[in-house]
Amino acid sequence: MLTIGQLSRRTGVKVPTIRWYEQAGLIDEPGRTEGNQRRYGNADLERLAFIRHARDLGLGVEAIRELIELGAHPERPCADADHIARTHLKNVRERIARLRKLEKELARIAACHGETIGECHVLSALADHDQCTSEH
Amino acid sequence: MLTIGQLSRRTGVKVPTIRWYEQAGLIDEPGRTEGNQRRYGNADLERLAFIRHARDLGLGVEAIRELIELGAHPERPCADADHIARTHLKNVRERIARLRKLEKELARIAACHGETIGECHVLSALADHDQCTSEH
DNA sequence: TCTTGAAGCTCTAGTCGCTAGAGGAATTAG
DNA sequence: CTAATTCCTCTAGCGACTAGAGCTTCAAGA
Repeated sequence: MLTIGQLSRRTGVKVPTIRWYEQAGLIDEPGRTEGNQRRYGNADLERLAFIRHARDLGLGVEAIRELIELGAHPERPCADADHIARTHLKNVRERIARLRKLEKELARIAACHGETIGECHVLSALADHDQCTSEH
Repeated sequence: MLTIGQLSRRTGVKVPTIRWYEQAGLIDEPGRTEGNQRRYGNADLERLAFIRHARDLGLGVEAIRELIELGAHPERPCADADHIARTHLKNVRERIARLRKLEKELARIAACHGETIGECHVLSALADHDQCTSEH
């Protein structure tokens, strides 16, 4: 049996975050001691490691909730879980594409040759979208 | 003189967001009609366009506040504004690097060949960090 | 001049995924 | 038995808006 602090250390999820996951319904309410403290078992450890990993991969809480729900029904088609992962992959790729454009624009902007703000290229570039080389 | 709705249409910033910017101190409190409605001038239009553009480029409100503050003091060294832009560029590059790793990992995970959840690769990959090919 | 409907106003609360702090109770090592 | 540490609940805050309730003002047409 693990205390919440031990669970925290083993999974790398902070204590208040574990309690937050509980109240968000991502992990089951654990048993308690006589003194009302939470005690966790191995199933909780695994569940939390799963959540942690999925969060690290950038999945939202809602997506994780669905995956947990799916995991509880092994007879459902695999395509459902696959779909969630793929949707997320698509999101990530879109975010990368957007950030690449920003990177270009910023790299162009962040190279001022003036001396004082009055002649600063950065501010005028930010003021005037027309100076941009692509849409964003 | 523009109403808040006209200003919104011209800049692409939603009406409640304009009001929020005002209360966050990013734009000055505009004049009002007798009936207490906001009326904006060209300076407001330009300021808002500046904010919109900087937000589109992903700059945070705090950074924008600093840039506005800088813009009000044309004698200050240009390096200050340049620094803000460069710092942000660094952030963007780090985010891109992180997302690239996620993309790889997700692409590997999101390719299940099972039929039902029971044999689904996606869920087990998410449960087990050791299956990952790199840190994240 | 009157009416109508769009657009304006303020205020509060909600979003997401936590994080921080207050104030107190339980546990554990020495 | 004491002292240090960990635990408990509860509330509030972050960033950058967004949504809604309930009301007032404005502008155009009849």
